[in-house]
Amino acid sequence: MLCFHDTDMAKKKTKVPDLSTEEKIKDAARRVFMKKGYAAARTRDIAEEAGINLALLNYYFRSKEKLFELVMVEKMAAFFGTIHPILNDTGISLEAKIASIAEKYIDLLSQNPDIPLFILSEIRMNPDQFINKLPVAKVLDSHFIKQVQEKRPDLHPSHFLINLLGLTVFPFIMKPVFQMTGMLNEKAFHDRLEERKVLIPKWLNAMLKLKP
Amino acid sequence: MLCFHDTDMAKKKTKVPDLSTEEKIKDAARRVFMKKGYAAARTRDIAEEAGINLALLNYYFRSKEKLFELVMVEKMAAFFGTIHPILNDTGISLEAKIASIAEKYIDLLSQNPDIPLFILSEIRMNPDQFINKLPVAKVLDSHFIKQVQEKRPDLHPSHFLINLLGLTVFPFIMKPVFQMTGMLNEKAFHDRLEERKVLIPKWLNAMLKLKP
DNA sequence: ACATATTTTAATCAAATGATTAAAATATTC
DNA sequence: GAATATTTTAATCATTTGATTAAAATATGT
Repeated sequence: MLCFHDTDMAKKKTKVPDLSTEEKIKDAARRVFMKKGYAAARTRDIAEEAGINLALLNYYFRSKEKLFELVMVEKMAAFFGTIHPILNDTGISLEAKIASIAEKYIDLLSQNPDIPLFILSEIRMNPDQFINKLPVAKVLDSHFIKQVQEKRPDLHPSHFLINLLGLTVFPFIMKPVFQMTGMLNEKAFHDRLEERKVLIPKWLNAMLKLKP
Repeated sequence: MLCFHDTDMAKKKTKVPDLSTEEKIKDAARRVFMKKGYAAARTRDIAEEAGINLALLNYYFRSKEKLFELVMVEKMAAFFGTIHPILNDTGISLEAKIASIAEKYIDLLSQNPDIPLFILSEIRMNPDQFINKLPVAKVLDSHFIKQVQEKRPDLHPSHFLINLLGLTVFPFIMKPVFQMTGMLNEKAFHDRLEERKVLIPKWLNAMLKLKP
């Protein structure tokens, strides 16, 4: 008889689930969903990529949507989770926050360059699914915002948040264009990114100083 | 007997094609494709949105893919066509180019806020389809790049192109997040955009001056 | 080794979806 | 107004696709 196992009752018995089927499917799902997006990804693609039968996918994860949510939650945690604690760290200066975000974010996205386009375009195409799932409330009144307001009360603080994220994330948004046109090859791209870890903090601080 | 009309042999006879069926379908296709992306858009959605029969869509445009290409070419022309002539205008200063792009691009994208995410995520999900269709070759050795190189030979000129586009386009990339979280409502968003038309040129020039 | 639980498979279903066909409706020309 | 061309429709196909079922294979506990 069929029996769907819960993630709750995990790993009883002596058997080690040795990066087994469940994780193989999740891995495959990560790759296929990230490459094609939810709509274009077929469960058969994922099954084949994982080297397993199609029924197994539904046995372990009930549905395409459930499996997708797992991947999406993971990616969103990486995307938003990286900046959140830094923005709210009351122990460091504004300059330190900026430098830290630029460096951490570039490192994270270098490993997973299409996280931003993946998340943002899924949100755009299906906004309803993400209501109450975006942890951006804490960003509005973050310590970062307070520090910016103190330094530049004449401008809306969101400008500087957008600028910091834009300068950091936008290269990855444009990466497909760079790659396809040969405008920047892989090595050149990463060289620019390393340069930007140092440059972005300088640029941001210059913007913060620049009085009207 | 069926007879597919070519766009070539357009408008013979006295009949004015008065924004008729063909354009109604194209309009609907623009809306549906832009909202859902290629994979999630169903031809039935488009037909319904256009208020016509499904068969009519295939009668006029042969296939979903052909219809999509039409829309995509249009959007890409808007997205890339706006910057291209400005970047290559040998008659104006670097500062003027920057100001012009910031203003024109913000105006264009204000009208069509999800062009960037639409185009860039379709490219990412299906790069093959866009090979040789990205007119970015002319950007590499544009007049803009030459002007930047002259002013800042110490840094790779692509940095400043990315910065200009990033500061301008990134707010639109993040718009779905802003809207859903109430971080910036529609009015606040547009207020910030108007401010950025003035601010971005100042910021860019500050970056160009900032020596290491 | 036996009984039981878990994992995997092959076969199949039902719905969705892109596309086609043949005929009806409408316009255009002479 | 008949003849011809164009536009539109309803019905239907063939494939794709997410999901299920029942049975086989494998592991696990005693």
